[in-house]
Amino acid sequence: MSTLETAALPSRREQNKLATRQAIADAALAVLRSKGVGNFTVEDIAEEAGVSRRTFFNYFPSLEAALASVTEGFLDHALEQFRLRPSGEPILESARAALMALADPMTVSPMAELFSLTQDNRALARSELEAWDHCTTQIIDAARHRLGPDTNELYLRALAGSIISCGKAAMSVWFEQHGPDLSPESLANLRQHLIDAIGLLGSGFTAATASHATARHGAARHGAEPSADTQHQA
Amino acid sequence: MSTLETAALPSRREQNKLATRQAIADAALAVLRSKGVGNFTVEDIAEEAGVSRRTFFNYFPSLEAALASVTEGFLDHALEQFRLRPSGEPILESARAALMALADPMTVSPMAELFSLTQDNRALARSELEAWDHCTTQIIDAARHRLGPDTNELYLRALAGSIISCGKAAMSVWFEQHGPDLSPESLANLRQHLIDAIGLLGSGFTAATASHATARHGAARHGAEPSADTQHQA
DNA sequence: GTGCAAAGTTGCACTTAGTGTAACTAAGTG
DNA sequence: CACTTAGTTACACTAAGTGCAACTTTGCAC
Repeated sequence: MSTLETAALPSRREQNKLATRQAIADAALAVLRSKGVGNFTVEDIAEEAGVSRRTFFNYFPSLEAALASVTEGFLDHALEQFRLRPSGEPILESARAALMALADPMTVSPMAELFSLTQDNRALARSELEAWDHCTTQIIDAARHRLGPDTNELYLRALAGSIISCGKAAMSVWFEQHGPDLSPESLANLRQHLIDAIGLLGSGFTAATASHATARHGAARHGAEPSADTQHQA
Repeated sequence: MSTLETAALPSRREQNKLATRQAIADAALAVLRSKGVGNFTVEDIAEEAGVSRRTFFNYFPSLEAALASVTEGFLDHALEQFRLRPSGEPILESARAALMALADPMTVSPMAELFSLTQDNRALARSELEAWDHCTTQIIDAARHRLGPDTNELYLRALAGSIISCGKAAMSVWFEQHGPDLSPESLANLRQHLIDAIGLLGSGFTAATASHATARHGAARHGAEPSADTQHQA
């Protein structure tokens, strides 16, 4: 039981590190919740997590990074789904399927809270951006792995960036409409936004261009084809 | 000549402020150039610009922000072009035209230098992201203004985000291929990348999906249709 | 168990970021 | 010129982030 099966039981030390890391991230969210954005320091978080200030910095390079780990966990979940999709599947279909994982209550819950607590903050928004950007590069790697190492680089980057942009757009519109409401109806709406956004991407945002435009006037004019249960006008 | 014509002559004070701001931004780039990323402080920049440390912070909230102002100027240039496009034009065509402005030597030059100096840096990359994100919201506003105030919000955000992603993708691929080379050939290649990226977006990244795929095997497989003068394989 | 080495935590000292404030200087006005 | 207003600067202070050395825990050997 010593050096074998390393994957299954990550050896006490690994477990502890993971636990500490999680404790700090949780503490960060808890302190943010209780004191409000901008009204606390790293020291407050460290105290809440039961570690020293120095240890905090052993795990996260900054206060924002600790909070961004929430976003990272959220996005990693989708990424995992993406990697599990069959290789033959059209890539936008894989993206759509992966994004569906985000509409799970347990997954989206911390993210929704973070959204509601940091809504209009500067430094925090920066770290959020970093997390989404990191996810973009992960998608690029995953897509390159799937499509072959000599896939056109511009294609990979533009595609991955656009997918992430669509995910961000769907999340932000959803949050503006529903706030931190995690009811089944609300989540269904998030799901629909994600589907719609990827749909727009797949059809090339065919607003007034003839190619894919449907006969429906409204859809052709706005370039969007919101589903029936999507409320119009944000 | 006192209170009238405010737009033409921004009154000595305004001029001075603008000059100071520019001096600080220039100094930031100069110090970055000479000392290398991470090896200098705000004090160094202030000294180079001939102002006090405190004055630096009166103009920029952080060291990164001063450098990001380079990126902002770069993107503002494209934004301006975008706003000048005729309202009736398909929006992706406007985007394409606006992005063309970026391939101008004078415009891209500071940006290319910044790219080469900050290539693999953490904090700087964050501020870069912020600048691109800010540009995204500007595009959203501009697009909403053009398409009408009741345009589907998801459509606006997904579209703007994707356009920016394509611009970023083209810039990064171009820079990786050419480095800070601003020769006409290099710039032509940047232009072509921008066109290709927007083309991909307009065609919905039709990789293996049947809808838009051309008969050409390579293009269909890679999902990209790189133009003749675009070198393949990044 | 005991002993030992590697990994992790902490306290301490230090540099730098960023901000509030009040004194000072230059620009605009009559 | 006197007077107001905007901008600059010095100073002091809090908090971020890092290097280092002492200390504690864990993993592994016997």
